[in-house]
Amino acid sequence: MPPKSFNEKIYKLLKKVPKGKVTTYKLLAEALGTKAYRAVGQAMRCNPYAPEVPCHRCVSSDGKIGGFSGSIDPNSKEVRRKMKMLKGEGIKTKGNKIVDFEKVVWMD
DNA sequence: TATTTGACCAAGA
DNA sequence: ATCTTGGCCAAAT
Repeated sequence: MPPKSFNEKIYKLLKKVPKGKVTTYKLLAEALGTKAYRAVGQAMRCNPYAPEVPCHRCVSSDGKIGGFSGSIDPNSKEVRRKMKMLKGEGIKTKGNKIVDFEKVVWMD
């Protein structure tokens, strides 16, 4: 069978992340056996896979929120909704950062 | 095919 | 603490 695009791998892996946990672009890339941290973010940039991909569970390695409040308007309705969802999953966010980041980072 | 871009990362100033 | 630089990889144009 033809190899799927990296985007699909990423999306698949991201779906694999247990709820209430988060992952970093780096971890995802490394988990895929690559170092395309950027490609990962690039893939979700527009989230071509829609709600199947919980992009809100993806954060930067510093525990900061990427995209949602980093480069995109933190006051956007969409963004705030995602943050709220994170909170609802047990992930507390402090401004644009994650609280107890090390505790919620994905480790399978 | 080549160039640009991008929700990154780590290190240095 | 913030800003800059270099590096990495893949997708989009």
